[in-house]
Formats: sequence, C-alpha cells, structure tokens
Amino acid sequence: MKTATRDRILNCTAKLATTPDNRKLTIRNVAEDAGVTTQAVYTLFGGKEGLIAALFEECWNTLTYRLRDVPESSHPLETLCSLGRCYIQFAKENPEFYTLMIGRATGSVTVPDRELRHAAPWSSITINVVNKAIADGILSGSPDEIGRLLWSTAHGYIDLTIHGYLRSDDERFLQQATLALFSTFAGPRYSSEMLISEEWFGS
Amino acid sequence: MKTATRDRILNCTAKLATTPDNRKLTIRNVAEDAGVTTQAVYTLFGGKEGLIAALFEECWNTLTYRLRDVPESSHPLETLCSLGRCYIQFAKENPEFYTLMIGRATGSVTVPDRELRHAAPWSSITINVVNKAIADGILSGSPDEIGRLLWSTAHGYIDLTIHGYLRSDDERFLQQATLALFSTFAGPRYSSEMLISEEWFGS
DNA sequence: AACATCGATATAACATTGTTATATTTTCTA
DNA sequence: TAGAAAATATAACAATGTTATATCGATGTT
Repeated sequence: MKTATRDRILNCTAKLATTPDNRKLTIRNVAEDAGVTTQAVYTLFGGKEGLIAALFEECWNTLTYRLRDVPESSHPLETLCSLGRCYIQFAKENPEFYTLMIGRATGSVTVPDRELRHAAPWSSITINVVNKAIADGILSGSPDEIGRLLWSTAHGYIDLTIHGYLRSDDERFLQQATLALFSTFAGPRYSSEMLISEEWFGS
Repeated sequence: MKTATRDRILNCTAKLATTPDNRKLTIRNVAEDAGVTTQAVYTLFGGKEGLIAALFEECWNTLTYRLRDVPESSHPLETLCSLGRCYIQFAKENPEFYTLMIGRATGSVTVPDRELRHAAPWSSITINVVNKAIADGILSGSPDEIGRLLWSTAHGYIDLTIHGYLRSDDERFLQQATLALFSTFAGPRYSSEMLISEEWFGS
C-alpha cells in the first residue's frame, strides 16, 4: 500500500471537506487535486464511504493527539478545564470536521458504526481525570456519568453555535455550566479550591 | 398553488426522510410515492433544496405546536421541566427530523440561513418561562443566558445519544444537569421549592 | 361563449457523480 | 529473475438533480 499517495488523497479530501460548498467534495475533485485518477480512491479506500471513514478516523486521532499534549495540572478540575478548552478550540477551528466526527455523516455518506471506536481515546482521557478528581475527594459520583455530562454540555454549546443557533462570542456562559456541574458533584474536599477556578477558563 | 398535492409530496418526503437509508430520499422516489412526476417538485418547491427547506419548516412548526400544548404549571421550574421533556421526546421519536432541524442538512442539501427563523418560537417559549421564574425570584440572571444554557445542555445530551456516543437509557443524568443549572442561577425564593422537583421529570 | 393567460403536468434529455469492468503497468515477493 | 499481487488508466454504466419543451387545465375577460 502506497501510503504517500494515500496521505495525499486524504489531505485533499480534508481540504475539500472544509470548503464552504460541501458539494465540491466529489471523488473526481479529490482525485484531480491529488493528481491521480478516481480509481486510486477505490484501490486505496474502497470507495467514498471508506474515504470519509478514513477522514473521520484522522480527525479523531488529531483531536486525541492534541488532548494528550494538554499539560496535566496538579488540580484535576484545572486539567478538566484545560481539556475542555482544547476540545472546544478544535471544534470551533474545524467545524466541518467536528460535524463529521459527531454527526458521522457528510453529504450522502454515513460513517459506519464500527468507526465509533476512534472516539474512545477522548472519552478515556476525560474519565481518567475525573477518576483522579474522585480519588482526591474533589468530586464524587459516577465517573462515567460525570464525564458524559461534561461532554454533552460542551457539545451542546458547540453544536448550536456551529449551526447558527447561538452566538459564538460568549464562551463564558459555558464556564457557568461547567462550574454548576462541578459543584453538583462536589466531593468532601471540593469547596475551597474553586476560588481560583476562574483563571482556568482563560485561553 | 395546489396545496393538496403539495402536502402529499411533503408527507412522502417526511416518510422517506425517516427511512434508515437516507439515500432513498430522492426526488424521483418522492414523486413516485406521491403519484406525481418529478416536475411537480420543481413547480411547487423550486427543487430539492426548497423541498428540504419546507420539511425543515414543518418540523419546527410541529415541535412548536407541541410545546404550546404543554400545560403551564404554577411553578415556572416545573413548566421548564415539562417543556424540556416535550422537546426531548420529540427529538428521540424523530431523530432524523431533529438532526435536520439542528444540523440544517440532509444528504447533500443544506437548508439556507433564512430558514433559521422557524426555530425562533421554541426559543421564545422557553425564555418567556425563564422570565417568569426570574420575576418570581426563583431564578436570577440573564434570561437569554439561562435559556440558552438549558437548551444546549438538552441538545448535547440528545445529539450524542442519537449518534451513538451515549446510551439512551438513562435520562436521569440530564435531570442532574438541569438541577445543577437551576441551583447555579437560583434566586432569593429558590431553595425550598426544589424538594418536590424530582417528580417533575417523570413522564 | 370564445379566448387569452398563467400555472401545473408529462415527456424527454442533459450534466454530474459514484461505481464497476477491463486491460495495462508497476511493485513486491519467493 | 519470474510470478503474483497491487496500483493505474481508460472507458462505460446507473442513479440523481435539473432543465427544456410542449401540452393540459383552470380562471378571468370581453
């Protein structure tokens, strides 16, 4: 398998996927931009569905790499805020990618269920930190539940913003939702440390 | 304009839009199911984009009608919970419609920005109740901000569930997020009344 | 009542797109 | 090096959104 042309095709796919007019994302356009014929897409990706699935995987991998680079603070809640900021920044910088990652569809192509596994690292990164917060007595409750609540809160804000239902200027109100969740799941050693939390949300 | 055939075409479009395989939503299939030729779609809707935009509008109108039917409780927070339950029920019963309403796209068709106005009634219904809660001293803060936070929290949960990232069985954890927001924006007359709030989330 | 006009309809064709078939070339392996 | 497997080039096919053109039908006017 020639990974060079494979990468080139994938890059051109990503470029066309971020075009304002998503109808430009055709196999012929991808092939032309990559300097190959349409057949290459079939031998290397198995068709358009495989091509989009490969893009889907690469998007989740890119996000995962970025999250792994987020420095871990000594305070788990600060780490959670940093991860959230990284997640939101990625989503807002790459709205088409993010829509593909969550909606699992672009144009008339749907990403198969089995590709969902590429989103697992993101979940585990978050839940690991939540576990740490629980172990420290800062939070208490089901780590799975807390992690999912944080995720769905962030996603709801991002998705409504991307699609024009919320103004994108005020991210501050998402901080309030996060703090509300933190205090709802507060553990015995929670309260005092939240005084400095405001700066965790800065860029 | 013949509204009879127009409605028939729109109904067939809705039927095909809720098909597991969204690639079945073609003008030829719609026309065949409605017993007309493809030309009818062009004279009555202006093409596929107009057809999808009409479906988009009808979806938001249907949700708005349902929300208007939600009985108003004497307690604004109970009314908010009822509205939220109605919203979530509609979204889960009609995931394809809901995805169209928020994502504003199906297949390779994108709903134009101007159609966003059809979502306005939903927002105003919610914000009116939030305003009432603020007037009663039960909540305090910006009604716009509170309303959007409640919306984005519900949407995040719904959207991740629809796309397979969250299990759909536990709605209870969304209640926790809602209560967390309520208590974060609590007004002077808030605390005592929350004791009965658990039952507000029942079906 | 005859006629004109405008919207709706039927038929057919066109351009684009995903896909497949087939033959040829390149690349890898034993 | 020789054979096999993978990749490529060329061409064609099927489905789909769209448009062109002519016909039909209702409606209002004289």
